[in-house]
Amino acid sequence: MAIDYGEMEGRWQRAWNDAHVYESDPGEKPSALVTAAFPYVNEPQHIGHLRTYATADLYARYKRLRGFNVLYPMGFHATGTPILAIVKRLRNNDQELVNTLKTFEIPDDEIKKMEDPLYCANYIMRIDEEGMRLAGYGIDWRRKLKSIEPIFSKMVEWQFIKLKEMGLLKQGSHPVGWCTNEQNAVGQHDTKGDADPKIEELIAISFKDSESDAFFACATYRPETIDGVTNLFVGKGIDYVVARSGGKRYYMAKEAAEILSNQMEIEIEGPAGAEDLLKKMAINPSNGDVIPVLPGFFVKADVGTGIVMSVPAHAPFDYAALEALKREGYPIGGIEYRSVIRIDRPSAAVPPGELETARAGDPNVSAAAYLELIKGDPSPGDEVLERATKSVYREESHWGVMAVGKYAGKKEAEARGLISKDLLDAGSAFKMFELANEEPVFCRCGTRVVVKLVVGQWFINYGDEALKGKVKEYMNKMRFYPKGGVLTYRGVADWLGMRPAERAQGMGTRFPFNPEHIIESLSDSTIYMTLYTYINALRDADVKPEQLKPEFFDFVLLGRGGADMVAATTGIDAMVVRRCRESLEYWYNETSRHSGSDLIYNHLTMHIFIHLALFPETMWPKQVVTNGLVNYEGKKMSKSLGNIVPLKVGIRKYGADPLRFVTVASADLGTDTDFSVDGINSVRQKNDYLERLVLSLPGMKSQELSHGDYWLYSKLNSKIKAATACMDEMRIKDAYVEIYYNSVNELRRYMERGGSNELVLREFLEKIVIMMAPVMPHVAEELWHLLGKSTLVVQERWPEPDESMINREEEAIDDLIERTLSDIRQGIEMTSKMSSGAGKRVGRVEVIVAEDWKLGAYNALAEEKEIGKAMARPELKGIEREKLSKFMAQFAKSLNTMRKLPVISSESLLRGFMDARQYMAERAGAEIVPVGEADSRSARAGRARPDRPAIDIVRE
RNA sequence: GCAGGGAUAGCAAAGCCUGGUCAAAUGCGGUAGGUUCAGGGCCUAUUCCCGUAGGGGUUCGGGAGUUCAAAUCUCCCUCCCUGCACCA
Repeated sequence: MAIDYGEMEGRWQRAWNDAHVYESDPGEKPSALVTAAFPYVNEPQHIGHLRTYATADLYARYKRLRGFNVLYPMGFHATGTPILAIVKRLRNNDQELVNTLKTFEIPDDEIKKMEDPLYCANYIMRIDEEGMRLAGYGIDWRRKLKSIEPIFSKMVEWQFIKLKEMGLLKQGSHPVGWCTNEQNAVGQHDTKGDADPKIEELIAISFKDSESDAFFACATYRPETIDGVTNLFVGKGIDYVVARSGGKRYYMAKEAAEILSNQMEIEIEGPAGAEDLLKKMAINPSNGDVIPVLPGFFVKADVGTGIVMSVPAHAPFDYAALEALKREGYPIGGIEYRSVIRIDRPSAAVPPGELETARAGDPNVSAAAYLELIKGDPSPGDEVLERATKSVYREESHWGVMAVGKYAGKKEAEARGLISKDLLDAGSAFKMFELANEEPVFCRCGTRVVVKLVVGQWFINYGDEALKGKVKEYMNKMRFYPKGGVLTYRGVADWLGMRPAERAQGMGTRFPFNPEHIIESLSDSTIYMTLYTYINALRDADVKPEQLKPEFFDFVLLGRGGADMVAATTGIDAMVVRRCRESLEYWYNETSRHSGSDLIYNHLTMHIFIHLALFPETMWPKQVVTNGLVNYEGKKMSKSLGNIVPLKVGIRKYGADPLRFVTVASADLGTDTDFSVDGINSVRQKNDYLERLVLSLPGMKSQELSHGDYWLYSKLNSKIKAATACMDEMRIKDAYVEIYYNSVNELRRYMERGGSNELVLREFLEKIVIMMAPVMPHVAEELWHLLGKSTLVVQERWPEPDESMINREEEAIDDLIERTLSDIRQGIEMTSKMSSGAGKRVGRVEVIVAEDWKLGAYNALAEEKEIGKAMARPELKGIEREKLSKFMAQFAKSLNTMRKLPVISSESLLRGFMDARQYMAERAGAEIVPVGEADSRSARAGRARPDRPAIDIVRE
């Protein structure tokens, strides 16, 4: 017989609903508000999502069992661009996406309808909610909210008004990937092949035309090489222009000027042919050198400015181009390659002799070697030069020291910043941005992505010193699980700076200070947990969104003003206003925030910042719990592997409880868990075993307690103690190894030993069933009722350990039985190979328990670590000296590793062995005869030790 | 590049903070046996090497050190993974 999870789980879910178990309202008990980061609805949930929500659910259920009034609410996130992206792909009939949706069992006609963003969001929300209900989360669904509903928007608007008042909103400029066709910022989600546009800052250095007021603008990543510049390069077939910017006139490629116009004010004055430029001379702003302008084969119109400053000593491309010109006989004047950086590093890094055999791409080779390498190749291809350039760059950035100029002796990496600053300060350079991706990046619409400098953009300033300091200090007081997370959060807090607060596209709340834009969707979800506490009150009273004026939130969230005043300005009933405030105060006391660990780097840390900025200390986050991912049979779940298991499918196939157990309780919180069918089956088998055991209880009798019964009691109570400690620290795996795996093993062991005391078993089962409830609530409920209970287990009390029943002695006796058993087995095996034993059957095995004085002697030795001192101990006074010293002598070698043994009388040890006789006999395949040392006539009796009875294998 | 995490037996994975009870939990896989066992499952034993009785030897990425004692502490090295911003 096996449990039918679908039927059983549905039955208990209905029972909980009927009893309104999870609908929580303020009351007398202490509160606990458990929230998990609400799911984003651009794709239905899979079993990976289950981990976060089931972990939060486990915590909520645990707190409830511990006597708290628990609220676990849920919402859905739909603001921002991802839903629009989905819709756009659906409209383009993107087959890959359609297939993905089909694996989530979405029918064709629904997929068609999902081309409407709102429909799409709502539809996925519905699937998610169904899945979450089937998973059996104890959610108060009355409080469900969506980030795209008007009440939510009103709260977010208030939040931003407050942030602005506090000076935490700042306007500034910021470079973004940009599609000139769609006139929109593009992130990773918006590009072909999901390429992440990598934006890098570089500077363009101005070399004055020796004969006019115009400048050659040369973009470079390595301004520190300026003293090594020998010439400039332009591209032969490229259209150049004279562009005016900031009152200066620059030569640059026409295409480059157009791209740059996204970053700065640029006005194109007129064309300037490459041929004309080639006749000019330029002046190096650093050292006044007058240098020629030459044609460079590698110069591109759309990279940088389309003009390159040539540093042949340090740039393989420049070197190769000059060498090529030399070969062609192009007049290049008396150019000398000038090295301005020397490599300075421990000699160990490159063993001598390797330079000759070095190949491009080998990171252990100095920059010079690359130039040598290229010299040997009259016309190296772009790929070789590219690799050489990278290696030189890496090598010199790491080990390079300036050899000449103002900063001679400084590390190159440092000099780069200083020289850059000098040039900028002197007006000899300007900053620009460029995409640093290896391959060009294209928008999904097909347009090449460029960098745009967005100006007047609003940011949330997480870099605000006062706030940052406050956050970092407070983080020390917060509880982070897994433990030790504080350091990570503090690091993130340090690193957070300006964060965009608005976006041109997407669903969501209008940005109050620029209604053309919407509030960026990470920023709009930092305080919504507060809304759960009173949203049902607003709905019950049918409050209209437009009534939710700032005064309402000022009062409810901050306690400013009064209910009557709010009622007067908003028209909301004062009773309702008061109820909202009271509800918030009640629930927002003790909170726990849950999510996947990926959100540490944004949402979780941001929510701490915003809470501290806006709210009084009583409302600050108390606890944050993060969990790792879920793998599928050892591999990452991904679309490309096609191994994503949709939540609803997983529940149907495996049962919600086994799935919950495997994903949340089978690995530590911070590490990835592995979903495997084997794991599921193992849990199901154990559940079936427990069910069978519960059903077999009525046939048993209650009788006098044996060693085994005391042992099981002891295990139960030490288990409760250990598991409670684990749960309090969110060591979920450790807790359930105790509560579940170990219990099943202990029960099996108890039964194998012939344990049959119904009272003892019943108590054991009742208590572990309660403790199982947080992770497998349905199974726990089922077993609870099979145990004859009529209450709901999810509303029971977590068991308290009965310390008096924890009996180290009984547990130690049991360990000794197991150890002795394995010794006996080994002994039988070994003796059967001995000539004296070969061929003869084992008749019986005498287990000889050491006399009591030996234990005293052993423990004395363990404490003193010295035979002489131990012998002198007063408690060993009455023992015959010779016997004592002989006994102690055998431990001479291992004195340091001896540890005190629990005090067990030889009498109770013997009783333990007597109780286990039959069990041991079955396992050993021989009769077991326990006997006291004094009563044994065996020659081996003297070998009996307190930590190890003597064994005599008697053959016949 | 910067920051963080990691390397444990055939594989996966605990232990490391708080050194000794660690030849090292647990699961998978392997091997042997059992179960009136179709298959699968389940149960038992075993799974670093040696060993004619509970013993010994060598192990926890590599190297050095601290200590009576190191998988666990310190230093160095090698290799691997994750994140790096306007994106939820």
